[in-house]
Amino acid sequence: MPYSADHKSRTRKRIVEQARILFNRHGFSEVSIDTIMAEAGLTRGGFYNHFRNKEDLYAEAVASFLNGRGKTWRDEAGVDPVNGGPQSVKDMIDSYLSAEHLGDLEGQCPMIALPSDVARATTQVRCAYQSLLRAMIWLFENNLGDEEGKRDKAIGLAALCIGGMVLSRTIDDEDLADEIRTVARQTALTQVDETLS
Amino acid sequence: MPYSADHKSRTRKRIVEQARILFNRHGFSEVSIDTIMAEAGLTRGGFYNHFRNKEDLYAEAVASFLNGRGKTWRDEAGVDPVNGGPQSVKDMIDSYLSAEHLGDLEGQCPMIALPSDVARATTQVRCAYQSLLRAMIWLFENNLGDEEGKRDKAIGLAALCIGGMVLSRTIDDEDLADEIRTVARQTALTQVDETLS
DNA sequence: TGTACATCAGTGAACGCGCGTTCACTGATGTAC
DNA sequence: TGTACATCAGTGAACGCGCGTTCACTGATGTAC
Repeated sequence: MPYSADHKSRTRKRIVEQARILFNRHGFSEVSIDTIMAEAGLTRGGFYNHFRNKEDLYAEAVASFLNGRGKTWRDEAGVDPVNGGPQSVKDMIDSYLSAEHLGDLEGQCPMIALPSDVARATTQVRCAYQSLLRAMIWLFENNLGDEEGKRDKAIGLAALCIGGMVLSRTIDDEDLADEIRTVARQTALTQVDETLS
Repeated sequence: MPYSADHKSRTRKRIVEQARILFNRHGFSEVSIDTIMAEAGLTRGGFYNHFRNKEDLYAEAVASFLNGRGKTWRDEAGVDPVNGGPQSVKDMIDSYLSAEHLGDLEGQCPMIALPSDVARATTQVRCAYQSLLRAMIWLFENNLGDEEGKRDKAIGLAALCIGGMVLSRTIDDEDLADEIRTVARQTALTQVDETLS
């Protein structure tokens, strides 16, 4: 067996990571396999040793967010006696709707960076996107106490947070973008507070 | 002067209309000038008699929504003694978050169909998108009575409605998509009601 | 410990294709007489 | 009223380019002896 046991899987991870960054910034069509491989320190031909085609990599790249920054959010806000509860949801909302997150075009949540891109991609890619959304809803739902209607509240919060960020990311006027992001954040935080009372 | 006075402008409108439909369904990169011109009953060469380049047409196509279905919403919900007020906002939300609107891939609001596409386009295109958003916020804001905070409520409603639709449009699971759309609609309608009391 | 070998991750030239854009030309039509 | 003409919307071949994918080859490395 040439090369160490995990050599290939490490290379593969490097490709997925660079793909996630490039797709996030430029969108699916605007990024070439050449560029991704070059960023990963490889040449184009090797791509097909790792992936069946470009769409397969796209799906993996979207899904990989859950192992990066997404994992941090999930871990910090996990449903446990120490970290769980509405306060962790509020922290997460605060972070998700922050100026830093909006400006981090390479590292931000793909739900913000790629919605209409993904909507026209393969089932595989859309399922990857869906898993991110389910994770967010799950996180909200399981930290909003026991009252009825918490799932609806979780879904409403997700739509508000992602919608606010998508709009802020898309428009050109920075002041309006900031206003939308800030209002969405404040509205979401207030809604979580209402859950408590 | 060969051809009638409005011959060229009618041709141009036909191109913009077909472009709006095709971009909405397939996204910017996936639609070729050839296809658009063919759908308009023309050949590719004539394109540059009407537009400087593909991005210019994109901006016009996005903006043109305000003269089509968007205009209907604006007219119906205009701020006047007959049609205005919270009820017209509720009608509009009901329509915006309907299954029909979600399924109408060619005719739906470009804010839902094209967010991440537009986010990476030229300033011109982003401004066109922005004008749609401003129109929606304006419509909400001016129909929510006189109380303070109505602008924030309008922005929150816009983020919720567009966010809910973008997510429903993107994911693969139809049941979850329906749940998100329905919850977003109910949440938005309730928020308008709270404005009244 | 040292060497020959087999494996397979990685290389880079090549293929076919479609795209945005240009440009010399055509021909339908309104106008001048 | 009829005809010649000028205009310019529309045509379609051509250009240059970059892309996704394929494939015969290379060479670094773990293993067998």
